[in-house]
Amino acid sequence: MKNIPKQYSPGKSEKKWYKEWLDKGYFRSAPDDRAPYSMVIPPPNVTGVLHMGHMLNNTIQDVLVRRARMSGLNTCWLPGTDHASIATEAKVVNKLKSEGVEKKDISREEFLHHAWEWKEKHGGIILEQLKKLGASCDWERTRFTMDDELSESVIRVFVDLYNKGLVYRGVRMVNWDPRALTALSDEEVVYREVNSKLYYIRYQVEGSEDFVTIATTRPETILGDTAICIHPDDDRYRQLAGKKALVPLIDRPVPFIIDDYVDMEFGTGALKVTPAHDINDYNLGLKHGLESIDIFNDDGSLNEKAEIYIGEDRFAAREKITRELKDKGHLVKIEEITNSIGYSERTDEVIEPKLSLQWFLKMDALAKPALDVVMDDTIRFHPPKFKNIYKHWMENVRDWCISRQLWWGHRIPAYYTPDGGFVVAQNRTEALIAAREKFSKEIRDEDLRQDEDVLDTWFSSWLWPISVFDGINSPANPEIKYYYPTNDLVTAPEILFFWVARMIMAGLEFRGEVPFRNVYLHGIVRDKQGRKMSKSLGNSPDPLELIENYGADGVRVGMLLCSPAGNDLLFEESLCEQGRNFCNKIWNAYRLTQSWDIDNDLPQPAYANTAVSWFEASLNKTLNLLEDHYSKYRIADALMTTYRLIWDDFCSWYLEMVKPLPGKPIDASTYNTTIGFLNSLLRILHPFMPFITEEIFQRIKKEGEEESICIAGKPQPGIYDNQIIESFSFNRQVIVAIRNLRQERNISPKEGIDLYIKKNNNEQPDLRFDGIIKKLCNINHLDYVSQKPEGMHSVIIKSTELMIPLDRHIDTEEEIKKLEAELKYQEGFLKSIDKKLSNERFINNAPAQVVERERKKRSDADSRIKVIKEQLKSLGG
RNA sequence: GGGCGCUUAGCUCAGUUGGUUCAGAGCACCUGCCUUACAAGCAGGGGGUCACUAGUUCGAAUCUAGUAGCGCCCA
Repeated sequence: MKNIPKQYSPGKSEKKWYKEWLDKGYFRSAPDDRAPYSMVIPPPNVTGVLHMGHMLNNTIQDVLVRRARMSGLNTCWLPGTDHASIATEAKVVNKLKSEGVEKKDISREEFLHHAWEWKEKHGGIILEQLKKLGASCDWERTRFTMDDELSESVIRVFVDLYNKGLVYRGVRMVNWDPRALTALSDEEVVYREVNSKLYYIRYQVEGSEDFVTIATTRPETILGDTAICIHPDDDRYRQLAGKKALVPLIDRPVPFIIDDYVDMEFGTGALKVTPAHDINDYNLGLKHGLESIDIFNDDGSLNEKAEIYIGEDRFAAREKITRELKDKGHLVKIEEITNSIGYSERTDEVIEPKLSLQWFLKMDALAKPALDVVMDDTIRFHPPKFKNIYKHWMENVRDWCISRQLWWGHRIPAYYTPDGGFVVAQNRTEALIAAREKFSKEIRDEDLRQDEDVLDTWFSSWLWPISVFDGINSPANPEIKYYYPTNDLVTAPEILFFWVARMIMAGLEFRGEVPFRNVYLHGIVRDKQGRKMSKSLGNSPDPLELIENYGADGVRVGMLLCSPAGNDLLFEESLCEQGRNFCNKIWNAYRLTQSWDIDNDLPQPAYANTAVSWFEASLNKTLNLLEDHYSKYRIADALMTTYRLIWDDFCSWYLEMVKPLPGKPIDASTYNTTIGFLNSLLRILHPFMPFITEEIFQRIKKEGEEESICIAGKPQPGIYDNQIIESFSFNRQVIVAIRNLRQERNISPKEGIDLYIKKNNNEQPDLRFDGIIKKLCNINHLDYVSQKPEGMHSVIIKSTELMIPLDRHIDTEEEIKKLEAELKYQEGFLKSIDKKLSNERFINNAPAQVVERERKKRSDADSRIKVIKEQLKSLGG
């Protein structure tokens, strides 16, 4: 076997070929005359490590990119990372804390120095890991959202939007994360159903001995109450209008207000109103001109406005207040309820609604066109079901809170004068000019104080497809003109709004053009029980370990096999095993061809000629199917189609057909054609399994062929002979039937037998397949007969009788039973067709084609019944 | 609470405009094989009332309505 090992070992090939690809610069891209295919990576967190979701995400991207590259397009897959403001800052804060340094004790400059140090040390590990997977990114273009060019873009965009009146600063109720000490956007809050308690608390009506009971899930917030709200139609409380209630424990009087906002059915029908700590109460407060009393510090502890329990954490305060309310007779009862609580996506801390001065981006004007381009399919979502979800969000979008009380990120370019005015400008110099113009010529540089906050990370990511080509700073540069819009975006539905929607807005706003044409949305990688894979659950395999065990190609196949677009995928390691096994199958197909002795003088046998004609047709048919799958972004289907083409058609059938008998040589023509087929199959497979295909390609490629399969052309689908495909399909049934017969009758595959074929119903044999039948079924003599000879065992395919002589005992009764069952089925089938055909409305309404098909079915069934009956007769049944 | 979607073999899923002997694939399972490429393999096989009910139609896994269960998004 020319020393080719029995098993493919991926490790060496992967290292060798990836290095070769980089050295030769196959993944490099620069604008030229060819059509571009561009794609930007969804930038992972710079300090993150590779997890299964990245594996899936990047495998799909690599498949698309490699296929595009093989289609002759100038492909640019641009990699990079984002700075992940909250996550990274949290890591740096923790690291400093472990060294005994508190963030509040060091300056912004010092902190950022540490953060950059951290980024330099841990940043980009994830990109190195992607290389192990085979990702064919243009690595020289790697970008980071805080690179100079990209940062400049972010600031430029902020200034621009401010000047257009879309960015504004205002006091709003925001989602406050008391651990990260920052505001969050609505999208960064995750709601969960949790078991809570509903506390019934009675307030004394001022100047009386009456009490009114309210229900709340947050008793600690009574300290911030500024009203009690009751429904105008509620007879129970009507007499309270105009009076005041005393907040328990602190005896602060608050008015009763009347509003039909209150749900009379919920709790007691009386609602405590705390405008500073609940969005609905806030709106109610605005309507009724109520005071807002903010009782919390930024870290969630009570402040002096609360009057009592100052400095206690909000949850500790809840316990203590509950106890005191109980002791003083204010607590009526406690009920168990489930309600929905918002948590910070990043820190998992319970979100505190908080009134706060923040920067916002108006969304209405941006959302409208971004919705339109998706609804009219300028941008296509795969699968399209996400259009609905997108629509719903875009129609209900609210202004985007873009400021974060953090240091790691793009600092907001707003500069304040000592008396509280501000200007927004690209940099300090321009800010000074603007401030002098706007306020006073006397303003000096040192008078200006820049806003302390940074921008939401997504406020830089939303520019990614533009800023990586410097299209914001330099809108007419050749790169952005060539690569933008990008072709495809591959991401998870989780960030449809965070990122995809906003990129579309930014693209339209700053380039007047969509950022990409297609969005492929893949599912979340879950474990077999459907749980999301996570570090804390410990149910996620280590991707690099998987690659180590199964090879990158095997893991890629494993991921894709279970990943129909848009569905979550239940991952298990055995899928990688299947991928690895597939590698081995291909390897051994290659190995088989290398074991043959080639005889240049040998003419091509008839059976090989037929085999070649058939496989060529089959290959082309599959290539057409693959085009269809790819055009619909059905990547898993494309892989499975390829898998079956190689495993079933090529290995199980074609190679078995053409394989020379042991010790015999193969003719040169068949050999060369076979290698040609293998070559085509490798090219089809390359996007899925880049390494093994390169390894084998290098071994079989002819002189003058492309130097790497990466840049080799993909096989083009051609017209094909459908007749031979159908003929094969029939003859395959013949072969399977005979094999089955042998197995049932315990005839060893090694034992040569004779085969007689009786054609009925004017069927014509396709003699081209006789040689193949003989070869694959180990037939000594094959004869066509018009009468069934004596002592035969037979089986029927369509209306064709296959007979093999049997000198051993035939179980006549068993045979008759089988035939009768078959007869019964066929007669029932015939009856149903007859019913159809005798129905006038069917004949009149159904398309002629369908009616014709039914007639054909009828005549087939008819003749088959005849054959069965004859057989039964000959058996004496 | 509002919106969207799903339910097909033991598992994960295809099934395009309603029409082929249309009920399919991969995996898993069962049987027989270490047959000179591959036991990480070969050959063969058994599995489904297409969630349920009613309707439209000559004809329904496919269209409509309702019911049940599940999931997702938003508040």
